Amino acid sequence: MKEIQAAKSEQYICGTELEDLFPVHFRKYIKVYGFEKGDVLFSTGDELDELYFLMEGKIKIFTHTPEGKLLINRFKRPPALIGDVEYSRGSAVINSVEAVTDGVFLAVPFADLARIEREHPAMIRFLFDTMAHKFYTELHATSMHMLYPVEVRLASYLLSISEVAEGTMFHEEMRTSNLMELAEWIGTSYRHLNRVLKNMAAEDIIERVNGSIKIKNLKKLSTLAKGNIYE
Amino acid sequence: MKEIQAAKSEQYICGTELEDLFPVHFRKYIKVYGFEKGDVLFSTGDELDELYFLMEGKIKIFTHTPEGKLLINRFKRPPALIGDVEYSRGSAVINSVEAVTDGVFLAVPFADLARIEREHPAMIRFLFDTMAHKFYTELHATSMHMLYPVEVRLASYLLSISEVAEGTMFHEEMRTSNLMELAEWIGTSYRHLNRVLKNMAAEDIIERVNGSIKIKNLKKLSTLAKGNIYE
DNA sequence: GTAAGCTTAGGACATATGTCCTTTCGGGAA
DNA sequence: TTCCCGAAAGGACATATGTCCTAAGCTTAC
Repeated sequence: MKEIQAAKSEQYICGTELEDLFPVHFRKYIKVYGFEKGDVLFSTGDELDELYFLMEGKIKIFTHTPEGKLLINRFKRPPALIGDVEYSRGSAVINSVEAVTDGVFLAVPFADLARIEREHPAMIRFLFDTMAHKFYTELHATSMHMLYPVEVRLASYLLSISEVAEGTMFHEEMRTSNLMELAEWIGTSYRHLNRVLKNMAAEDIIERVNGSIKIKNLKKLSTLAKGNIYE
Repeated sequence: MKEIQAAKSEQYICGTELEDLFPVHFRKYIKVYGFEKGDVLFSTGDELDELYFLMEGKIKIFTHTPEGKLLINRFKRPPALIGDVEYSRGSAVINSVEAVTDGVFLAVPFADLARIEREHPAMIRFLFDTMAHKFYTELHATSMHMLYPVEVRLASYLLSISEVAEGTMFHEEMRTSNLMELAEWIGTSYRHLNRVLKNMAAEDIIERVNGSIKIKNLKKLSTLAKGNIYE
C-alpha cells in the first residue's frame, strides 16, 4: 500500500457522505493510498495511527490462529471503515486485512481525527453509528453461525444475491467470485460447501452449470433459509 | 421491572465513572429501575426509548430462533450498557434480555440523551468507546467459537475463573453458577460439556467433586487453552 | 500446443457435537 | 423421615462438518 501523491482526496469525498463529515479546512490532511490485489494491508499486532476509509476495491478481514487456521471475519466493499476499534481503544491491530482486488483508501491520522472530533461532533457521532452497525452485523452473523447449519446459511446467502433488485449497497458486500471464497465467507470448508451444494442440486433447488450456480426454485430456497437474510 | 420511586440515581452514580458522564443538572431525569431474578427485561422487537445502565445484578442476553433454539449471547454484570445499539440505529430491540439475579438499572430517556450528547461531548465519546469494546469482545468470542472446539473454550473459561487474582472486573462477567448455564455460555449442549469435562477429568486436569470443578493441573489446562483467555 | 496451476467435484474416513433417554443423587417440601 | 424434583452423569445413536486425497476440466504462460 502506498500513498498516491498525485491524487486529491477531494475527488473521492465529493458526492459522498464524507462531504458532511470532513470540514473543508481539514481535507488537506487526508491522504490517499492505493493498494493492489493480494497486498497484505494490515497484520494483527501492527500499530495503527490512521483511520482508513475504503473508497474502492474489496478487502478481506480475517483472524488466524497460532496453529495456522484461518477465519474470515468478513469481506468489505466501500463504504467501510478500518481502524475505528483501534482508534477507540488505542490498541494494536486486531484482525489482519488483505486486498482481494485493487483499491483505494483515504487515511486520516488519529491526531487530526481527535481534533476534528473536538470541533465537529458529527464525526464522533459518525464513528459511533458505524461501530453500532458493525456490532449489529457481527451479532447477526454470529447468531447465524451458531444457530444454523451450513445449508441454511448457504440458502440465505444465495437468496441475498438473488434479490439484488431490492438491493441496497449492502448486498454487494459479500458477493464472492468463487466457491472457495464463498466457503470462507460462510465459515465452512470448501469440501463441505460442495457437499451441501450437491444436495441442493439433487433437490432441484439450484443447478450447477460449469462452475456457476443458477437458482431454479426460489421458493424452496426461501423455505430453507427460514426467513434469514444473510445480513 | 419497575421504577423505584424512592431511590435516587445519585446514590448509584457517586463514585463511579458515571459521575463525569452526567452533568449534574441532568441527573434528575435519570430513573432507577429494579428487577427480580427471572424477569424478562426486554424482548426482541420491543421498542426502546431509554438507555439502560446495569448497576447491580446479572443479566443474560440471548437470541432465539423461530424454531425455539436458543443462543446465549453473553452474560453481563455491571458496568454494562443496554440499548446503545438501538439508540444509534433507532431500531427495535435485537436480543432478548433476562434477569439472572435481582438487580438495578439506571435509565436515561433517549430524548434526554440526545440533549446531553449535544452539550456534553464526553457522552457520545463514552458511547463510542463502549460500543467499540463490545464489538471487540464479540469479535473475540466469535473467533473462539469458530476456530476452537469446545474443549479449548472450556479450558480457556476455566483458566479465566482461576485467575481472579489478576482479575479485573471483566473476569467476573461470565462466572456461572451451574453447568447448564456454563454450557449455554460456552455455546454447546449440556451433554457435550459433560463429555468434555469427563475427558479432562480422565486426564487429571480437573477433578469433579460433587458438582463443583477443581483444577488439578493448571499447566496442562493452559496448554489446552492455547493461550486464549475467554474474556 | 504443452505443461503448470487453479478451480471444481467428490470418495473415504475421522471427529465434534447434538438429541434422546435412563439413572443416580442430594436437598428441600410435606 | 420419606418423597419428589431438579441437577448431574453418562449410554446409544444420529448428524454436521472437517481432513486428506484423487481426478477431471479450464486457463494461462511460454
